[in-house]
Amino acid sequence: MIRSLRGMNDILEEEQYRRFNHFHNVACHVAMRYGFHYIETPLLEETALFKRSVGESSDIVGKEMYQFTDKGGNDICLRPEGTAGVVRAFIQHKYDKKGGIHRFFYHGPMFRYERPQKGRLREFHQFGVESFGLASVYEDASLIMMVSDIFNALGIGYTLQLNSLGCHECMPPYREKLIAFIEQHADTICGDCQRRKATNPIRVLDCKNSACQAIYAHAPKLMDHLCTSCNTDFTTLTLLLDKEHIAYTIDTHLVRGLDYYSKTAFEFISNDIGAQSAIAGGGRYDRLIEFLDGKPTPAVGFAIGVERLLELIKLPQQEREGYYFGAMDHEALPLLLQLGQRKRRSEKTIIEYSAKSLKAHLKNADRVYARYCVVIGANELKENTLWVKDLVNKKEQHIPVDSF
RNA sequence: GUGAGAUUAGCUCAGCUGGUUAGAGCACUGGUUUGUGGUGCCGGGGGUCGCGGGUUCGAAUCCCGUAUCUCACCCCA
Repeated sequence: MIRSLRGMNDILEEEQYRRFNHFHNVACHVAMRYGFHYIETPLLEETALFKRSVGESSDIVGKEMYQFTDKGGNDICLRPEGTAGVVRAFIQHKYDKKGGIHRFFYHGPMFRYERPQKGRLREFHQFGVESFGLASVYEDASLIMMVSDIFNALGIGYTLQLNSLGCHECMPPYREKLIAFIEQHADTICGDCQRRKATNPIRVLDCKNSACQAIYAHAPKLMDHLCTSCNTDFTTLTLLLDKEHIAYTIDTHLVRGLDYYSKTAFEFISNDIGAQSAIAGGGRYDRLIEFLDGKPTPAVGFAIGVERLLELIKLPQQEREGYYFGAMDHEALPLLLQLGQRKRRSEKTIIEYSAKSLKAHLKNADRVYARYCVVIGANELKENTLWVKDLVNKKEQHIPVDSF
């Protein structure tokens, strides 16, 4: 038997589809209310795009991309995240030169060659937004409110963590200080952290090793080294969220895994879905557009991990819906299909194509969770009526075929 | 890439220290004497026990390998 690839799932159960659909409806709706437009970019892009945006030091680019050479000899890969493609499209279509504000949202599959576990698949879905042209921290705040709106509408609980990663003014000096600190403790930190020191020193702060955490509690904090502009923005952000009564905790150890983030970084966490607890993450990336040869443009965005969210969504209870049509005599079948077909134009209708007993039809109607069971038997055929039973209030009646 | 646990009917699982026709519940399907479901009764179909080797007179059961799933690390949404 041929199976789907590891970490790649089919969506075929009604329940799963309803969750997916419900999430998309809510998320797209909220995004449009915030003035965002839908954008769709290809699943395949040049590998260089991700190397330059996500960053070669990241695990995503380093070891998780589905990368291959196509028949034309091009080095391409399946997108591991959504931002790079949107930024590429933004620049390619010269929106950077047009100036002004441009806001986009997208959703679709992403691909990362990882070991699957709860809330982590090789083909997974993200919903994300990207906002270009606004340097104001008000936009950062708006995006956080937007995520909050989406989660509230879905009935999902979360905690919000905030941090500032600084900008190209204040980050580099801080990084030097941190490296110096790490070197002082080089003999006591874990092997992973030894490695991180060289590749991405900020990441050590995120280490889950408790011995390391005890050491990093005394590490220099970026929050204390922010430049005036970053500091003011971060304070403003917290005030704006306070006014909206959005609770947050400041986590000075929160870092983003992708190289392009600066200043505001945030992560929405759920405690109910296992170790992969980040259900949304985002932040500002003011320098990315110029890294990809665009005209310097401030930008901020976020992405939501759809699969991680789906099991948290509380769906409204499903109610009986539509019609079930059945006949008790073979001769009634053509009429049955004709009437059922007419009903299909306005209602969900299931038609049984073989004659069965009334009991069997009621059983079928119940199984397909229909609201009404319509049956044509010998009596109905003679009187030119339909027997209709409401499966909820159990009332039944005969309706003339002409007025049905 | 690392570690742990799992894999027996469509689903959830049982199967004792290897022993002969591999079970249950649910689901499916048929019937239930004259036309009433979700909640009665009786019957039926369905499994090369993940796959490949090995040990043995004999393997679902023991050993090795491999694939997949689950959870965790790593990483990230």
